[in-house]
Amino acid sequence: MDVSELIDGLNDKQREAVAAPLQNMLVLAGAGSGKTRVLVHRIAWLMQVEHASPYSIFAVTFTNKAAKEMRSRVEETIKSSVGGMWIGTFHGLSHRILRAHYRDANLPEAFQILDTDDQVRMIRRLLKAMNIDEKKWPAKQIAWYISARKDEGTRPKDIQAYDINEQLLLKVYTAYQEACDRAGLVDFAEILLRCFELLQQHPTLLRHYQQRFRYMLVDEFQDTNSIQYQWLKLLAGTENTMMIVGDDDQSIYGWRGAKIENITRFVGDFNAETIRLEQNYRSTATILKASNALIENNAERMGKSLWTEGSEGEPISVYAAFNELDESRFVASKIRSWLNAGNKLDHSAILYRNNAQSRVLEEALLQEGLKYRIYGGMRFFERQEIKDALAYLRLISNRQDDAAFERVINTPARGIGDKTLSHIRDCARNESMPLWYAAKAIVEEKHLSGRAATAISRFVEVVEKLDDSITELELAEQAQLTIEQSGLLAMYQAEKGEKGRARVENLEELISACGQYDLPIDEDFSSPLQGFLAYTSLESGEGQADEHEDAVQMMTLHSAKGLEFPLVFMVGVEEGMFPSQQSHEESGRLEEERRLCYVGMTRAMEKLYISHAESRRLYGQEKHHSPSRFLRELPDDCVEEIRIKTQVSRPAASGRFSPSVTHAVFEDSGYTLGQRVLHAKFGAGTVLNYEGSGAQSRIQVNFDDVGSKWLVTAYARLQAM
DNA sequence: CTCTGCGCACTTTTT
DNA sequence: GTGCGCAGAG
Repeated sequence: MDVSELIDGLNDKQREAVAAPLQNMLVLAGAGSGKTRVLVHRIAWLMQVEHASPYSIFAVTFTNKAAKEMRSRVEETIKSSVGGMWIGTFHGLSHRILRAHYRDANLPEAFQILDTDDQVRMIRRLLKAMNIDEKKWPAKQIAWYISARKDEGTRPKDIQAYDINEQLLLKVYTAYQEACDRAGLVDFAEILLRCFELLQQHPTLLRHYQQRFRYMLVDEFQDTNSIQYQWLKLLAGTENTMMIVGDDDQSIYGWRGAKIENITRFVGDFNAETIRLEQNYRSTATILKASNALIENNAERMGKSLWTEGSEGEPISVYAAFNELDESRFVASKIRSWLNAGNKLDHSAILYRNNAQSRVLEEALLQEGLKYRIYGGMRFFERQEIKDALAYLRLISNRQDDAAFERVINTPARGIGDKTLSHIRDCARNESMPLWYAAKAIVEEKHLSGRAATAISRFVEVVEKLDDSITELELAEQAQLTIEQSGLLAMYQAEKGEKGRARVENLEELISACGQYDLPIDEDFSSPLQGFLAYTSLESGEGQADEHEDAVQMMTLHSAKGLEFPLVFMVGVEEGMFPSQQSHEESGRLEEERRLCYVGMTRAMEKLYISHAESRRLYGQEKHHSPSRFLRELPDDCVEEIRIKTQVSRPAASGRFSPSVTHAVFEDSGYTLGQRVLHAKFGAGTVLNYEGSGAQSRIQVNFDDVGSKWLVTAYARLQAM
């Protein structure tokens, strides 16, 4: 391939980054400025011009999706397979190193990954055993604390607990870590920390990796936390060069430990050159202008302003909805017209602040007959029935896995209750042995009632039998046999309703996922099962669903990062929702919310709608919110308020209401309403009341088609009749 | 031991 | 409005 092909078609700044000399570099890349393109071309450049071997390239991302995209785009560009190149997520690459050196890392060969849910359950069990009141110390909060400590590289021994609260947290942290170590389990934060310590404590190993990975590239650097930063720094050593790409304005994960400061810290620590990519290839000039204006309200910025050569485009439409139903119908009707105008649903997206908001939207889309796809929420491998099946497989692959044992010892119900279980737990704690072996010991010592003993023996037998018969089989057959023999299938088949059926289907899908799984040849797994189990923990199972159907894309603002759509709706842009209630309280959070708004707006390529509702049912309660402050921060000339235009079915003579007006139809066309429409709605309703006359008229309308129970009342100021 | 009903709490999320 | 943990009855 000709070198010029690598830089042709790039703008000056992009070219500067791609063809930069071998040195540490920060590419400050604004939204839609072609950062992935730069990373991909840089890798190709390193190979073509600097004659870098694929083995010497190490590229890190945050999500599997980003890693996958980078890999395929590199292959497309260099027109061959990425070979020995390491492209993956922080967790994926760390995990790979841990597998390869599990002994040095003090882990059993069959160590498994504990996800957030498992982690909380584990802590809950410990709290019970330690007699700690869960009301006062929610397991979730403690899990949060532990992860936060690990994210900053802090072990229990590094903590000085001054007050009783800290002391208690420390005690649980210590106990939790011991339990994990005994069971051969690592949580997500542990993967990174363990890998970091492994390299730090084994200089030969570290040197090996340092000498191999001469060229490091990191995406979305604004999202790195402390341990990730230290890990990169360690691997880079003094010889290697690193290119990081990031955007401080798109840092939206501060709440889970991401440090924007890492960008500036990198520039200092690594003596890096900075290149700014500010030309945007995605959005209209109007959308960019508004986004720039918004983000300028943040004080802590490195400074950057996006520009485009593209056209001005349409103004941003702001819609004041009466309530969330009205808002949803508005969105659905706009998408309907967009579809009817010959566009693809795929190219439209609805973005919201939290997942609970998707429900009403779904209903409106359904009513409008529009297909949709929701991203996020419960992922495939996190579903209850899937985790049950996986727990059996984990226990088969590692008898020490206490978390898996606890999960399935009595699933399906086989008569092993609390009493028997606490007996097993006591025995395990006293002898410091895994629950599995404690259970076996108890049965042999005959300390148990006949019924419980038989139940445990049956359970032990099922697992051991599966382990014996399984190893020869294909992975999918292993899974199938496990699901059947464990009794899980029967249990979920017996479950009535739509739910039960869906669960059985999911179990079947798990079997087919096993069939499709390819064991990576260059990673160190002792068996396909072990590889598959790691895969289910590290890849949450996104992409199982049918991505090919044309559908409206629905997701939270957080999960929209990195994506783009011609048509974007941001809904629920109200004080208390967005920015969220909680962000008012903590300092710095408001700026993060504003960055989130910036991220949302810059997803839009052609047209952006922003809506807010006057009134909204939240957690079963009616709430009234004012429009978000972010709306006021948008320049007037970029925004158009959508005015509901009204028709009255029997208009009063001479532009006035009269008692003879009994019915009003609100549509998307017709007359203009006053400059500030407080309440508006589509559909028809009965006029209850009116006041004033002519342009100052107000009508009160009841809409009874909304729900059987409550009537919606709309006030509208009519300008012309 | 297991099932049913009540009370509580509830951002954002990838790994 | 929903899901989950816990308490009391079967």
